[in-house]
Amino acid sequence: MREEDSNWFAKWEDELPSPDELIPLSQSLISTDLALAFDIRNPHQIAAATVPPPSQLPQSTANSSAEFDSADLGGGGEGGSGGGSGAGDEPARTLKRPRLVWTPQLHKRFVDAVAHLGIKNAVPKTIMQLMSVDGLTRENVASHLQKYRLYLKRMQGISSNGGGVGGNNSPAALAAVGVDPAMDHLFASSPVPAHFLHPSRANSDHFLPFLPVAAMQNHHQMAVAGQGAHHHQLQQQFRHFGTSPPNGQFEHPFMRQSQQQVQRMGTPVLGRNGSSVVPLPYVEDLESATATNGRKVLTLFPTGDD
DNA sequence: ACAGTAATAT
DNA sequence: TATATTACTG
Repeated sequence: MREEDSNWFAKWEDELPSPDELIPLSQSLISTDLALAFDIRNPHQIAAATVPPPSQLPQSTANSSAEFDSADLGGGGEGGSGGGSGAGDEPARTLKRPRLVWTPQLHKRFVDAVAHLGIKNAVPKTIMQLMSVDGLTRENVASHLQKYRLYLKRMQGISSNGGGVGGNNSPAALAAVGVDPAMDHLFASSPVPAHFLHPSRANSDHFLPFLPVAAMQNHHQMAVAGQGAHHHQLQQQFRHFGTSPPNGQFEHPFMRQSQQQVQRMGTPVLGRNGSSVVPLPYVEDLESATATNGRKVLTLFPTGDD
């Protein structure tokens, strides 16, 4: 019936921002709530567009211009005791940043960072710096690291018990020995460097098969999942921010660093132990999220390549 | 101020 | 379920 149904894609595509205009979803530069406060409510020129998932989403039927409620990110409750409306003050306080989705790509980068640092120096802050994924917080990394370490411990136990493991851990092999099935799928998606399993020798840096910085032309984006409504409407949404935050620190998405490290890729960053930390170059693009649950997934698309 | 851990919350 | 948050210790 509606022609719109047939050319919604064209329209949508037309309005896509160019890569240069793309601004990372996350707001690592500003204190989280501050950041959210600003750009989230910037209905000025950019409203998020609802994007019916290309191939999936059996949902069907008319999802007219419904768009998601304004809630999305700010989902929580503002509330407001009276104030709120003012705009400007500090609604930020209660805003939550969306949950990070650890895609295999993102996890790989995490593993690479840990491998590069060596177990000894692989602490959340440093890992975060090395990864240089915008919007990634220390707590994101800390939480992930905690789980990952548990995973490694299980792996160690198995390897000492079950037999030879030496950098050869296929998911199947792990499943065979009975590695616990929780998030191991994610963790098994990237090979565990051998020295992770050997407590004996710590080390400093290792050679890694990274490509030259020249090869990193890709955006990296984070995938986040909204935790607001728990409808089982599987929806993918496209969101970007049209203007720079008050701090005006945003540059190209892939160039973005944290505020404290105002320099370009490849320039060393001072670590806390005095060692310099140079962000890892990007080899493969970080992929957009796979919406597994019935959750909404906000995602930024990497390129207009295709 | 940060790191680590376990427990708990969403 | 996966991730976030909290409470606590070092």
